[in-house]
Amino acid sequence: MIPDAAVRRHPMTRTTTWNKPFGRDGVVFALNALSGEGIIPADLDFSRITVEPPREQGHGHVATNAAMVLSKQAGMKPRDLAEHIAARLEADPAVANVEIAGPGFINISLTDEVWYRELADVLRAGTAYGDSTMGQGEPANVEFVSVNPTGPMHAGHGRGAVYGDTLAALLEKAGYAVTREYWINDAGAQIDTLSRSLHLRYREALGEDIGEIPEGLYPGEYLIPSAQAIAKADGDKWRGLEEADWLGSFRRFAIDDMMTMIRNDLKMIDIEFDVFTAESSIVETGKVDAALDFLTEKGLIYTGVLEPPKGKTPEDWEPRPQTLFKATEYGDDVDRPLKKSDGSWTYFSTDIAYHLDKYRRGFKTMINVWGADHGGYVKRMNAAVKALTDGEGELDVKLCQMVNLMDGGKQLKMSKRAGNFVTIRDVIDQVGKDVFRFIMVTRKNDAQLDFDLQQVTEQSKDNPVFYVQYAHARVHSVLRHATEIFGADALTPEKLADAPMEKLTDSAEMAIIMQMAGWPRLVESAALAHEPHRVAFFLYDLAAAFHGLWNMGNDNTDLRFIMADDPELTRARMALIRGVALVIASGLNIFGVEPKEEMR
RNA sequence: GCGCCCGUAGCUCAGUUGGAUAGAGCACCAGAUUCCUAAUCUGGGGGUCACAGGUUCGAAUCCUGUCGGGCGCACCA
Repeated sequence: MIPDAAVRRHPMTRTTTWNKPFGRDGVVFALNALSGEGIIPADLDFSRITVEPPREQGHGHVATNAAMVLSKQAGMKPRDLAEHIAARLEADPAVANVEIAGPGFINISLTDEVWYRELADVLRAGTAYGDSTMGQGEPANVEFVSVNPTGPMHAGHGRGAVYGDTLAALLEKAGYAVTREYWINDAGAQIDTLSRSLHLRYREALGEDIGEIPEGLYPGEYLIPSAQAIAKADGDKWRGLEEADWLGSFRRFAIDDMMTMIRNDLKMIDIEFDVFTAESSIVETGKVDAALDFLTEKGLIYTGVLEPPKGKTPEDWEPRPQTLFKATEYGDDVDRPLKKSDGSWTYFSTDIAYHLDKYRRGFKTMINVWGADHGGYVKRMNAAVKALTDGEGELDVKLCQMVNLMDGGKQLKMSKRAGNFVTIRDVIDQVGKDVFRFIMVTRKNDAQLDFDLQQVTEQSKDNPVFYVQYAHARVHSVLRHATEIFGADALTPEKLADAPMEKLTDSAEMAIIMQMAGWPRLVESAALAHEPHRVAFFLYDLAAAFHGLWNMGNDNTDLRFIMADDPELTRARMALIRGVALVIASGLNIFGVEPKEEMR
């Protein structure tokens, strides 16, 4: 890896610009030195410079494209510029070796000390390792789940729920001030249907024979407990009345009970919200009128007639004048209606008001997690946010694809109509919270996800949850074992952070330190991209590296973690694997998955 | 017909937001292994990154078009 001579040439006591192995500081420092000497111009644009681990081993620990990116600005050939930068970098005590390669890449190898120091940092930081200040405390709003309160959550909803909650946690780790928000659609016609369904169940609870549930009402049995509760509390006081006299009350009953049910479902997977915003409250406080007045003042609302969609004209299509928002001015394909034919607001209108409300509450960064079937709605919402915030607000709509629920390779058919859909509760009861949460973020949000109830509970390599948790548990098993031999005092967190890391000389050991050192970088890039699945892959890879190291001890007893006759070496190795466990725990914390210390 | 998402090894998917020779897990093939610290391990084959152009030092990644798959398409939420 790195020759010993290099280590001795740059003792750790010397100051260095490489505070973090994968930081840009060292390269920027070298560039500033060059401009100070007049070799390159002073005010170059460094923004496109990257300092990152190269894909290929043998290209050093970190590579920078600085010479290629700056060559035009500096008026030098990439390779010539690279020579200058390389010479500067070689003077950095943290740098062991510099090479110029290809069109002008600068490949840098850092001294072992840099990596040892990073491992010590991991041990001192604990699971806070990887915490970033990138977000600078900026408020970010993550709106997710937002299931209509018309029934229990089914398994598919769970994906958006976990995705949103995990993304929120990831953003928190990256330094944003995150608000988790639930939008309750309690103002639409669906709720009337729910209310009527509940009333029917109520009559049933009073002893009436209601027969089949009529078409158009919700047939699910989840309304029965609510109905019975009303019957018990109020007797038959709602029975003989006109619909107008009970509809509103039953709406409230129904929404309250459904939301309680949904909250309980979410609690099963440890999801809690900071804010619930009800559509009805937005309407009743006049925010819809206010938002649309605002758009009217900007000249973005007019009355017009839309073209029918080509190729697929609805049968009852009739051209009629509508109140429209000029969505086309902000990138949408057509202007969008704000009022229904009966004069009431469309869902889009209340959503406009809602997003203006969010923005005025201080959220420039807004993330909405929706089901993929709402994809057709994204453009208009983006257009609305742009119009409402003069381009200041940033809305990112993340669409979650379907979950393909399976059992032993066989697909489970779900039909909401037939009432036999699998609820989130059923699945959690079967596989547990941790498995559910982890698996739900093992795929990109916009890719379909297979969820096999049998496979995810297997205790084997095929099961990523097990594989990662097992690595963590295995570390703790070894630590327990080592404690029996050397005593707890020898292995305190402080002792491990001060362990003689220089005893870690095997290339596999060094490689795993470097892998851990990539964690802060990964947190930032995953947060920036709003892609928590990257965390899952990182953890899987780290676990694999650790299991690999373990297995090396099978063939070569010198590489076992516990060396009973060498307390110092053992201490260094305990530091190493403790570091692995901490990084894994740090990642699992984002997922809301418990890092187990024993698998039993 | 239009819009959005997707197309990477036989299968399921990664790919550090434009970097160097495109990776992993299953499956397949060939070896090792009944020991130890805990749920086997090591190696190998396998690719025109759907296709065709373009942008530049450099493209799986960005732009355009074609083909194929999913979702959506006035007033539902």
